[in-house]
Amino acid sequence: MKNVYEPAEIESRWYSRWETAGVFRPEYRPDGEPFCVVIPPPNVTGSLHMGHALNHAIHDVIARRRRMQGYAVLWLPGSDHAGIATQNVVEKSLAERGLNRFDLGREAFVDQVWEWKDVYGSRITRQIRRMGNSCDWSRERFTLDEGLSRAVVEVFVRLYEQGLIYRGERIINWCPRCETALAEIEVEYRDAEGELVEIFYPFADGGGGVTVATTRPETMLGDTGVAVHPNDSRYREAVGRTVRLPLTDRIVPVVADRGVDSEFGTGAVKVTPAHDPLDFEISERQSLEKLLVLDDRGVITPAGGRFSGLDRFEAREAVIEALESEGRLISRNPHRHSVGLCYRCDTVVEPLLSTQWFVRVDELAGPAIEAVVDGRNRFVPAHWQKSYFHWMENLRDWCISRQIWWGHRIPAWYCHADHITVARSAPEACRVCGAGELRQDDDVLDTWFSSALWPFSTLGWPDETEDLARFYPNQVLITGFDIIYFWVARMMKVGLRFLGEVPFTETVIHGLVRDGAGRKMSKSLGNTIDPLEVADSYGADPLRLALIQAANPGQDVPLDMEWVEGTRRFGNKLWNAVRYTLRHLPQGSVPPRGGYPVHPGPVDRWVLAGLGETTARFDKFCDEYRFSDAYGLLYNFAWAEVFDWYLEMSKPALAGAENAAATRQTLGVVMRDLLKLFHPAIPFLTEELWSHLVGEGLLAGSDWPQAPVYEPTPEMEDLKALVSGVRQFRAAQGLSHRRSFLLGVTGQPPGWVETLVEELAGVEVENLAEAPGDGHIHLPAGRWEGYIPLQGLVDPEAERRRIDRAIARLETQVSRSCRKLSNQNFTERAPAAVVEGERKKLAEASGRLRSLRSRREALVE
RNA sequence: GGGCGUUUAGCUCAGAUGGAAGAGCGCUUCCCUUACAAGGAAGAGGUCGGCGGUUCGAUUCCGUCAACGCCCA
Repeated sequence: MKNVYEPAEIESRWYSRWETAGVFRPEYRPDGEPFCVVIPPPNVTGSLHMGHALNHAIHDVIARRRRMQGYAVLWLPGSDHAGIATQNVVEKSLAERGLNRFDLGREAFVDQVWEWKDVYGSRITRQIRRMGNSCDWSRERFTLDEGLSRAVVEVFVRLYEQGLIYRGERIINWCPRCETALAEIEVEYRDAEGELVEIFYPFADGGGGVTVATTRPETMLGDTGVAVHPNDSRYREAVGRTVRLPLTDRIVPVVADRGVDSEFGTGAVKVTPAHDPLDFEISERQSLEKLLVLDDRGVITPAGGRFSGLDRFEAREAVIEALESEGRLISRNPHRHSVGLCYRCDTVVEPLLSTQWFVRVDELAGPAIEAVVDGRNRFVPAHWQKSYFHWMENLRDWCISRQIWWGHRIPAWYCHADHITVARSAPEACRVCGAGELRQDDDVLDTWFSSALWPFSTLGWPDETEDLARFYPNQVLITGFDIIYFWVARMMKVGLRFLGEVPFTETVIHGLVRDGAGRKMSKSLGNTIDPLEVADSYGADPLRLALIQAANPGQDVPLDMEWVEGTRRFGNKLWNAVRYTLRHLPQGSVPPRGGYPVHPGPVDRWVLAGLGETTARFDKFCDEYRFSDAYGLLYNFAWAEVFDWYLEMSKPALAGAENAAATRQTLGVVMRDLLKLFHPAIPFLTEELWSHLVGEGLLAGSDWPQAPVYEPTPEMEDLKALVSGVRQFRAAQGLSHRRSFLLGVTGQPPGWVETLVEELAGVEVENLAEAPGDGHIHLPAGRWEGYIPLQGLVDPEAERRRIDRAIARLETQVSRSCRKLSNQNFTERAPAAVVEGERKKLAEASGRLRSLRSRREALVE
């Protein structure tokens, strides 16, 4: 073994070994209880970012630990087809050749996307492997593959037959760049500087008019009415009259509608039913005409008269200018308002009247809410269920049709009379009128529609496969809080509807990865960190451990390269600890399980007891999904207890003859169990070390350690106090560790304590029957007391400073305790144990104080 | 405007059914001691966001205010 840990070399070695051995398949544990998680399918166009790395690291810790615990673990990987994003990528490459998708036609274009997918679509799955994730690749799925497509059609048809999917004309969010409808949650709102424009609409019969306010003046071309609130006394006279629209000269009515906000602008609003959701509702109530003046690309239609052909933003300026020249522009003022942007391409979204397919969600939401209320699904941390409820209770119908070609084509056909026939495969004839020559709907479904099916479509549904029976419901779903709405809520709805059971019993929510300063990682800020680059320069393992340790439940995850350097240093430490171990016992001599010594010496017993307690606490943290705490605890035990103390203490034992065998055995099993416990977080490194230390089978396929139970060794704390006392003295006096001196110890310490103190503190221990007189430094250590003769060793000034500091500390302690104990309220009302404890503390502290004071006087001489 | 969350060491974060504040990183000093200088030893550093209340006792519970962040309208 080299004397430094080199991640790159190790990490290239193990993944194929694991896969070849079939460790990642549930069949590896044929008798195990099933345990299934599905990956949140990454976008097939994507490449791995830090958010994936975090999400997958958590998955892998869970999956690997469960596997070692004997479960038949299935971590099912795959990706989604990301309709809009993928289509965008291919269209962009076409555009470079001066082509668009219509030049190719639907079939050729889709073929082209598949070709692209075949070449580039595996990039992200390779990257997932590079990070060491233990997915069962033999079951990899893609939302557009044959089986999943069948599931999509099946769900669509059934929901349609149950009346939960319908086609209708509604105001939807339209992206003029992608030229497709979007769902509500695919629109991101951002504040932007705009203008509030006031326009005067004169009454058609003369004599005044009303002034309306708008941030989108170009839409006035599509106005079909003016509305005021019924209680607004300012406009009482106006209601029922008509106004003449400037620029178009259309005559439209003034109506009273409760949907108007009297506080906004002038209290009178223009009504553009085809281009505004609120106006659409008003028009439905007031029977106003709906006039489309913007087309799919955001260009004014011929209905916009002389503005026809202008882009919406050009039209805005042109309309304002025209209004001004006609004297109808009352004012224009800067106005901050929120603007909806397409979440894929950041284009300003246009509300547009359009015929689309929708899922009626209220009926689906009920059971999905119930399931969380009654605990069939549990959120971790629990408070996220509030967001889930809030979302579920305020749902609007989900627009699922997209005007693109890459995706699941909607299984609906139309005859020449536009009757709808929804079917699992192309129907011969119209179900309504029997006509032939049907044409299929051109649109495809929202990608999230197929993602909603992921927990069961990947397992073979609608077929009743063995996997489905075994692995549905999944155990746990792990995802970021930002897609509770997009994904978790929808999986719950569809899963309950079609399988009658929750898709997973626990929903674990983690935060976003941020930079070291707590800022969101973004390309524009330039603070993104590429996980693959980190893996290449520091190792995937250190990155994983850093992410796991930083990820407190429900908190965002700050990541700085310094954290990763820290975990790499830990890797080096672990590496060298195993190297040390192997120096003292033959390679491969540690059994893969058990082998704890029956009669350990006191030091061995101490570390074994610590291992047992740490294992138990670690497991409890993991069961609560508190992996940060779990690995923080383990890291600390490994470094502060095992490496800093036990390894040092094992040195004299291994050199001696008496306890050497038990110590060798202890050292072996402790290091082996550390490897096991660390394995879920840092699989490559631990597997490599296992191959040296145990050399039998694969660690990834081994079993989880049982926490050994040993009596603790009570003398240990005092022993450490004695050693630390000497070290402090050395540091204060600037004495080299090489300089040995005499340490008197009272209390008759056993031989093994004497040996260890001598070894670790670099002193010569002399047993004292009683405390010596003046001229010694006193080291309190519980059952023992240490005394260092002063002569020749000490700079009295330094020692006096040390004593003074200790005296000051003790004085505040004593006075605080005194104050407490002299308070009758405290002694009478506080629990007896607390009061007793306080008395003991006081006695101890004042005893120490007395002895220090006398020693200080002795120093002054 | 409504909801949720956060506020503890220079930085990033833990923590306790209320009884003398923790980790990692950073910082200071000393040390190349054959597992490891990617290391070891020692140390400095905190009125636990402000104000009230409950209590013998509050950083912890309650109220209120403030700052920051996220989601929804």
